[in-house]
Amino acid sequence: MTLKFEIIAKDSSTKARLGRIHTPHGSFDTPAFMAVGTRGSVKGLTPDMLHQAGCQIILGNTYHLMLRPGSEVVRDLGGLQQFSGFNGPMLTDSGGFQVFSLSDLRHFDCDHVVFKSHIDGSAIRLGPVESMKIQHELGADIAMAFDDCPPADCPPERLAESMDRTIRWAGICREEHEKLDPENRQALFGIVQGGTNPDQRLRCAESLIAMDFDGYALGGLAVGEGHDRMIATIDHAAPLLPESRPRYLMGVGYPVDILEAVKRGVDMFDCVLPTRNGRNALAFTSTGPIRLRNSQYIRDMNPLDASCDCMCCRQFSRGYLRHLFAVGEMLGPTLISLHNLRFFQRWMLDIRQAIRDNHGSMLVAPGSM
RNA sequence: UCCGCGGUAGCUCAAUGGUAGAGCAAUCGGCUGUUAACCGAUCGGUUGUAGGUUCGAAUCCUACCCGCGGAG
Repeated sequence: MTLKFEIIAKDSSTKARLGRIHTPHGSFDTPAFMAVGTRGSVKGLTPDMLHQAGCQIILGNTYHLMLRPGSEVVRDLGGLQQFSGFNGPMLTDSGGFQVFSLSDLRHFDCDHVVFKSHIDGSAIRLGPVESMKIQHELGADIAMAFDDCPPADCPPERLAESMDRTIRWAGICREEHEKLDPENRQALFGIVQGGTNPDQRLRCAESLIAMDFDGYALGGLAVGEGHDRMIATIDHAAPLLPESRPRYLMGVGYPVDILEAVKRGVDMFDCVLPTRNGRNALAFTSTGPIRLRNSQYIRDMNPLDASCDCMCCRQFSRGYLRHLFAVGEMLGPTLISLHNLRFFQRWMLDIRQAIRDNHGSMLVAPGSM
């Protein structure tokens, strides 16, 4: 076992737990928020900035990196950490979500998905075997099983079919991972699907637990089902997963979503929200979102968030930040991405402190978001 | 002074006799395992001015105003 999950404290009034995960490239605290570095880069930010923001672990993506530069190139350049210059734990997503989100012109072919590359239109054939090989070459600390992510409100028959596929693929991933990685340097997480259907979630969770993964993810949420149904699904599904293994809610989310999931026993999160919204001029702050394009900030000399300790808030006025977006200067997206990541990491610090203090139920998401 | 070209949204320009449009700018909104420094909405016009021809004119005619180029 190359990944060690240490539970340090539990909150008595919720299911929240405080922990630490140890990997070959270092450790990170849980509950954890992972910045998304799809193509081997968290857009606009250097590894130094990521460390400044408090990011302990970041993501890469199988699909994007297999297209460019190719997993063999990443391997030959020393693996994802050395390639990207991020000195810390990393996780690669399996490409399952891209199959879902790039769903135009795709079809299933035995245990593969065939779809068109968004770059040159060429046919891409991806399945659990390929995903495991690619993720092994990328060499992140944690690899994810290749899953089939059904859309929100998937009809019952199609959902059941999708679950069969996810479960079967998880088994193939488990076997391939063992074969490819005899020294077991990478951890492998399984992904529980099932939409908002409790029976399917249960069936998928039980099947994957029997395969003994290093951690378990909840996938297929925040895909349009709505906040309440998402929380209800987490409420049901998270406790199905083994206490001793990390639980990862994929693709989530807003600070309030993270809080509600932590209270239900989730340990890891990732989301593009801080970086994508940061590039698009939306800053998360302790008093609510600030849309920096808005004209009301033209002459605003206040810092973005007086309670924030990031470089952006210590040195620049809202008026200047607005100016950067108004004229399209690349520093704008960089600074707000940095700020938003710092905001999310400070939120995770607050969450972890509350669990340590056994005050988990008292937490309120900052800025009502 | 003459000749030519032009004047349409804040800017750059479409529309050649038949419902004046686009891009950018401006204003606002959206973004949840990144096809996204992206996407969407809104705002925006007495078509240089004044006449005329026509059922109908940004479009054709006349005069004038302004700009650019050329000639002298």
